[in-house]
Amino acid sequence: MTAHGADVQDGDGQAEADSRIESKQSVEVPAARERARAIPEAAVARLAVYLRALSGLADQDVTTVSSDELAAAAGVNSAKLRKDLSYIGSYGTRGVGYEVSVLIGQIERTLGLTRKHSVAVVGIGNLGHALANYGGFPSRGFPVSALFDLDPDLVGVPVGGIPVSHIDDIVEVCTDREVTIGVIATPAQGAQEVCDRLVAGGVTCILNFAPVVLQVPEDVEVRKVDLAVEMQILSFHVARRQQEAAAQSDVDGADLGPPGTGEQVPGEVESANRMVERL
Amino acid sequence: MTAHGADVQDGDGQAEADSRIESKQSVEVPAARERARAIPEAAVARLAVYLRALSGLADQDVTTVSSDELAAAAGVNSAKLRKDLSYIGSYGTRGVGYEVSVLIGQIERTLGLTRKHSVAVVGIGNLGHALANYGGFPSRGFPVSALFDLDPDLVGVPVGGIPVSHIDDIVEVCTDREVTIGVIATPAQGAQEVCDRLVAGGVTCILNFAPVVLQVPEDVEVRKVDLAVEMQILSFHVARRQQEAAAQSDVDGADLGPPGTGEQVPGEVESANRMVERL
DNA sequence: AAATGTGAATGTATTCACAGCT
DNA sequence: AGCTGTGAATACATTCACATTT
Repeated sequence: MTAHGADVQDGDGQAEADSRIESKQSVEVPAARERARAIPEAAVARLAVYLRALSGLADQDVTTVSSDELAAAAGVNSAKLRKDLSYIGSYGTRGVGYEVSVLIGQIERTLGLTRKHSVAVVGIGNLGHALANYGGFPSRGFPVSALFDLDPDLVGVPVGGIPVSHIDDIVEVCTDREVTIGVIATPAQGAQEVCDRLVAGGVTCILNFAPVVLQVPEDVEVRKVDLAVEMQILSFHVARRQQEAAAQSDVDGADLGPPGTGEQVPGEVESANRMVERL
Repeated sequence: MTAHGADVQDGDGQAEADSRIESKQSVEVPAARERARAIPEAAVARLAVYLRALSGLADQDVTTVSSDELAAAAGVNSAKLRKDLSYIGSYGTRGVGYEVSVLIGQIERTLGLTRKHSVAVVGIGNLGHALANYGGFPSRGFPVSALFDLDPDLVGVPVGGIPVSHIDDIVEVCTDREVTIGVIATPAQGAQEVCDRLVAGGVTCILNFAPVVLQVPEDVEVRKVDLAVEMQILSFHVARRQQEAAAQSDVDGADLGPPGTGEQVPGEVESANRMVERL
């Protein structure tokens, strides 16, 4: 990630909790429609990006697209794009390209977007509000169906149309509303406890904004978005660039003013870094 | 990715915009203190995670830690941790472990956290508010020194102590306040324009929450955090798990009720997915 | 005895480059 | 002629396993 990734993550990227799946041991399964496992994690992340690019094209009534065009729109190179698409099947036409609508359908199928995934957001602070009001969630496929906080003043208050429940009711409410994805937007302290309750409530996928490493059973998928980490990665790149610039001016001319780019005043030094606050 | 990346970005992860750095061509540089380049992107992301774990230990007045302990706290295995740390130097003591304060100092140095990085947030919607109020930013090293929006009703209003400026003034204000990191929290449409202005204002690192692939000069580092992508990756894992469960129950007994875990009501199908709204 | 630091081995991801289809 | 789909080649990342140091 870079991109990470910031992912985020993780990406590097972002996805740290790399749940290595056991199974596969005995029966060597009939492999009926068993291609899902074959898709590399990194490719899955990009499929989502391609999907967005394709939706944009569909909106402009583009019906056909080549790997070069789509790759440009998604910000990757075309070989990678073609390989990624090859993991989900062969839906292109040689000499022509891909039909936009077909590709959209196939990626949606692969990503499991042909069913709804109820989302619960825990921690209705600044970020929780932002998430609860996020138009992109419910617009297609990810209806926010529960909100939780521990503040009694918040409980019962509707945010983005959904009344906030108390975190003591996580298990019950999540089971009830068949929540599959939990979003943790609490401060660090509460996060593990919240996570445990979500899992107890049947949630198998968690998006974690809290700056903690969550402990979960191996059948639960966690993705982490960590602002502090993202900022620090960027900081590293600033520092690297400065070193480069310095090294470079060492090499050529040692004394002459530096040419245009890269100038940066050092600024005062300060130690210790703890970005463990709440969002 | 988680990270992530990534991944983050990519993230995995998060880190998509993987700017491959040229240079290295001619002089075979004296390599004075040129170890910065050697650190793999994935390791950089984890250093930030170790740093947080170490800060936690320091708060508990732990002075020494072994790779096993620190690895557990950071959620990675100890071999990986040791290799990551080896990229920044040898600061451990065989038979003993690492001194917490030394490691914190060295990681901070490596990540460039010994100087301040002024941050500008563009787009003061729900997310922008959350970011502007984020205690973790200014607490150490990342002072938010500028906010921007295009809404005239917002301009001049202080958010988290900083008055909002108009996006027309990005170049001027960023140059003036020596902003090094720009955070884009605008809707998709405005993002590229905003990005261009940030770059013109001397910003070399960008954290992008808008669902677009930004075009930037190669000396600008972009990390992307994409909610929609994260959700869709989780959706993929839900789908995969279901397939697994289905395949598994095919294998053993075909007709018997499934054992405890993994039950999930299919829910109705719906097509098309476009999560391009604003946060 | 305990734990680091690191070459070598393995595993994963990206890129190349071209055969094969339309 | 153009563009996909994919093996083979390369690059990158993780893990192993052990010599080395305290």
